[in-house]
Amino acid sequence: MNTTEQIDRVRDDFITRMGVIAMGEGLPRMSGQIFAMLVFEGEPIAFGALSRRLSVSRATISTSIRLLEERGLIRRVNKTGDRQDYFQLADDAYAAMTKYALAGTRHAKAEINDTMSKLPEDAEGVRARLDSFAAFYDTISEALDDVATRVSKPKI
Amino acid sequence: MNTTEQIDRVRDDFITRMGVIAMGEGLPRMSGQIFAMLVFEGEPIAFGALSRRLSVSRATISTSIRLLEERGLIRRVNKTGDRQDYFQLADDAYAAMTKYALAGTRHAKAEINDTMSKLPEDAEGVRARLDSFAAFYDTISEALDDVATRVSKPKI
DNA sequence: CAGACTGTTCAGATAATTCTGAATAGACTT
DNA sequence: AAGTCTATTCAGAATTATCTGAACAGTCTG
Repeated sequence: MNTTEQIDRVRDDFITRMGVIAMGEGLPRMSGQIFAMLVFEGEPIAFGALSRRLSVSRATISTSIRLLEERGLIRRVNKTGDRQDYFQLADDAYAAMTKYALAGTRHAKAEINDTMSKLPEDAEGVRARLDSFAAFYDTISEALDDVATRVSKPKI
Repeated sequence: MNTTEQIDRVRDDFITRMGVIAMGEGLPRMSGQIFAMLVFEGEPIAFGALSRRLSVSRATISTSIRLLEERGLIRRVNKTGDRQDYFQLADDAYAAMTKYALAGTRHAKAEINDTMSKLPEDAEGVRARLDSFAAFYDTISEALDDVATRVSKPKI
């Protein structure tokens, strides 16, 4: 077995695993696999190549790509002399990932706060419990915010 | 409108919202709603009451409960003189929640490391990229670990 | 301009998850 | 022991998410 074959095997395995992990994080499998492919390859990959190498229709690639773009995880680039779109990881993909999670926890906290604001004055017990719950999301949010800055590439 | 009615309304709204948030976090809606109910009420709630107030079959309660128990988010308690099982939030529910997320990020990191270990020596570019990816999960894991300890109730 | 190629959209197919009702087993009461 | 109440399990139903193929619109080439 030569080195290229070995790498191919490892890559396919990696893609499979990342698809599963993506599912665990509430992302569709295919988006996770595309992301994995881009991490692995490093250089821009063509739309058609994604469809071919992940054995999935162009329609699926299109919608999966859109999700990843919306979350700021990947970037669409052009190659002169080629009509196809190419994709690569966004520069700050990991920061974007973190920020998305952060948005989620902040939203949760906001929902809890909103609920609290609707409580009558005398519902002290409930208020205290919701407050603890909100504080939890706040702690998580703080931590994620910290991660986001640590992970961000310093702007030149 | 009296206070009790108002609280009922707020509670139902809270439960609905938390169901949606739970879904966003990869938890089934019903588990999120049960969790929300327990947060809101504070005191132990009976199995039958959950089924009734969430308008869902006992079978669904049973399986949702199991998931929440497995994750250490809730606790089953007995009330003398009542055959039903009662449920309340686990003492360290939020810490358990965090630890579950932590297990996920550590698992992801382990998968990446495992992939790296299979790479041939000369695949330097890939290795470097996977290393960054792993480092990201490591940063998140650290942050979650920190949150877990901060959120844990100090043992007496 | 005609033909080839590209990415997007969307209705419908497929697959996966979630919920239910019925069957079961255990525990308590009388 | 018979009857009641309980929670669990599981096959199938219902719902939801995901994927596909076809139709489309845009862009380039000859």
